[in-house]
Amino acid sequence: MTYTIKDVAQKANVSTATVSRILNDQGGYSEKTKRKVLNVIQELDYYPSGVARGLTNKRTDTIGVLVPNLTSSLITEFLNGIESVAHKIGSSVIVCHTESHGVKTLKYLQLLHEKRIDGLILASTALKKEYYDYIVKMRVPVVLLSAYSEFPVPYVTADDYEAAYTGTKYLIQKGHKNIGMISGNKEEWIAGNLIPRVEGFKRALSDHNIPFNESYIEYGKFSIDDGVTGLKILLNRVPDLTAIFAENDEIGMGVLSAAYNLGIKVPEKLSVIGMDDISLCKFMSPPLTSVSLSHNEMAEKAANLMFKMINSDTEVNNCILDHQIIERKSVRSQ
Amino acid sequence: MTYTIKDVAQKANVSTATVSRILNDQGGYSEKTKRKVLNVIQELDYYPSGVARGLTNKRTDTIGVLVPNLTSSLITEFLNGIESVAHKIGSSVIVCHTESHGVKTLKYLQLLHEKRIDGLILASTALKKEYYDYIVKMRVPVVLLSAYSEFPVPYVTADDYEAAYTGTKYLIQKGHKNIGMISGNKEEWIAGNLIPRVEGFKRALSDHNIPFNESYIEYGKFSIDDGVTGLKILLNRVPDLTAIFAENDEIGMGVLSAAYNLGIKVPEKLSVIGMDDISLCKFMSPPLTSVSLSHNEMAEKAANLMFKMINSDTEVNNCILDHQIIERKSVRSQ
DNA sequence: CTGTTTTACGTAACCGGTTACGTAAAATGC
DNA sequence: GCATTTTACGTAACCGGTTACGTAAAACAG
Repeated sequence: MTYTIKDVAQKANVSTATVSRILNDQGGYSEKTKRKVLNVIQELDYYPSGVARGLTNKRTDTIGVLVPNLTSSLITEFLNGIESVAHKIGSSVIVCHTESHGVKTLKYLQLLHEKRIDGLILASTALKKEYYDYIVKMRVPVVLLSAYSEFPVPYVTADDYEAAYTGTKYLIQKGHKNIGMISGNKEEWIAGNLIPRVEGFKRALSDHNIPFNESYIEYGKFSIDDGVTGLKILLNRVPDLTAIFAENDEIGMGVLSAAYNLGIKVPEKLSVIGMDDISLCKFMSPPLTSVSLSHNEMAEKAANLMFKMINSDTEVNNCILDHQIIERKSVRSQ
Repeated sequence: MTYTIKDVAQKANVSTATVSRILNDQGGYSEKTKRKVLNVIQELDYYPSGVARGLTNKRTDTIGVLVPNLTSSLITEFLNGIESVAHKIGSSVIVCHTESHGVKTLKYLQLLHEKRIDGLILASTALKKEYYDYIVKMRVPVVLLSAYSEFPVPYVTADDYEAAYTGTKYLIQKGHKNIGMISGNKEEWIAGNLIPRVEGFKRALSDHNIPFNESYIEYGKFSIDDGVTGLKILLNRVPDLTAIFAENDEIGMGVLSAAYNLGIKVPEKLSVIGMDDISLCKFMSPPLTSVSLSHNEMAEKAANLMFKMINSDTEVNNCILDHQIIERKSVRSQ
């Protein structure tokens, strides 16, 4: 039995309305009663129930974050950024680990709907139609983080196409001609079935007159493991590769790892570049060169956008952030 | 305006009580009305409010998880495990990033209290008295994950002392005599001011008649960065070290990274062993040998324990899990 | 065909807050 | 001094569910 506002009111000889007003700094009470009530609150060690408050206020000060993966550093760095701004604003965040699984995702959306969250962030998640349909039913501000969509949902992301183009071009300018790519899951990108990072890669090659062949790309998922198996398969298929463009840093880390175990020196024998520039990159051996997509900024921006929508109910602009090569030690000139 | 149970009741020509009974499978209604109500529910696309439900049921199906750090892989693996069992049970998890910060932690506890969470897990957090005091006020099941306490709070953890002993002994048996240790934050372990992992390290040395000197230990925090600065400082102080015992894998990764950049070959010139066996270890160059503390099991066990307490209100036993050396490539025989 | 038990509901109070509205007392104007 | 405005509250309805209790109808027993 914790105390309720009634207990406080009774003990202070006032009405619950007055207590409520004092709790919310709404004025309409004298200094004297305020002190009296505050004393009782302290004495009873009373804390108002957020649940009850949520019922009337229609605001739970809670947001949901859908992530495809909790073991990816990129994602947890996103989570970190989101949590940080949420906390500043006084909101809590519920993490939902969807594993990129459709049914699980929908179940989570339903759960969050029932919990009456104030807003929702989808991190690195392709917005399928069924998700979108559900979300409009929820009538809750949503923003996509590191994803974009043709549905009218605001997103903050990098220009994956451009960033991949830049990364590939960097490799080319270093003199590489035989460049393989290890990409994430094909099926993840239903929309338009063009994978931006893959397209950027291809375009950079063709713009520099480097012949391209589908066998230069290996598709896996997004994890480190996919980097290691990816490298093995790729090298098997086309042995004279001098550089690998990894679709993200986790894959890049996997490539580094596989290369080490295969006795292939990086960057002497093989150059590798990743994308995202997660914080682990600089601690790799060798430190992994990467295309930074300013994802720290991204997460905070997405969160701020969402809270802006929650608080003002205004439409909001999409946001595309810059990218930039962070040179470290995993690429050398050919 | 989303629909409420009243809308459903009205449209189906029954009372809200009946709808509620049907929603909760409580019996006391005919098949016919059940179908009728279910139809209306589907038609209106009604979802009951978890907030309202929480108010009467005094159960929010939400738990809180306090983590000191969201960028540590160990912690996110914990989070992963907890989220997984919570989801199975139908609970949501609110992440609270305390940054090991006392005031922030208390603020979070208060927030979780107001949110009326059903249970709480403190991951890798030393249970200070002030936290404990607050927690007893909350009257909510709590379990410590990868931490222990003298206060009567159930914990699930490894035996850090023993594990460190085992890890150090392993190094000794490989012929190392000049072993340095890089440890986490001294101040984190207020309780008894003995750091279990440090004590285990010292004890292993003395049991094997290896002279010990405080200068062999460097204290930092728990991050990769502390591993890199730690190694530099340590090597400066005592240059003839042949092995490093890292208090956790992140520090171990930092050591690997620093060694690489310093041109010190691991394991040829320097052996390093970490602790926790996070999933990144095996992808390092070289793959990092580590003392596994079965932390996957740990997280799930902690979560299960907490839910058991929530559901049955019974006392519950502490749990100390095994450890085991996972040999990889970062240690060689001297 | 009664009398009793069971079934299938409805009514209304309750969970713990917020708030629109009403009013007595205090403050202000003249 | 009285009329008017302002202040400081209290009352009660409401948010959206759950549930104890009551009861008419149905099922069953004999």
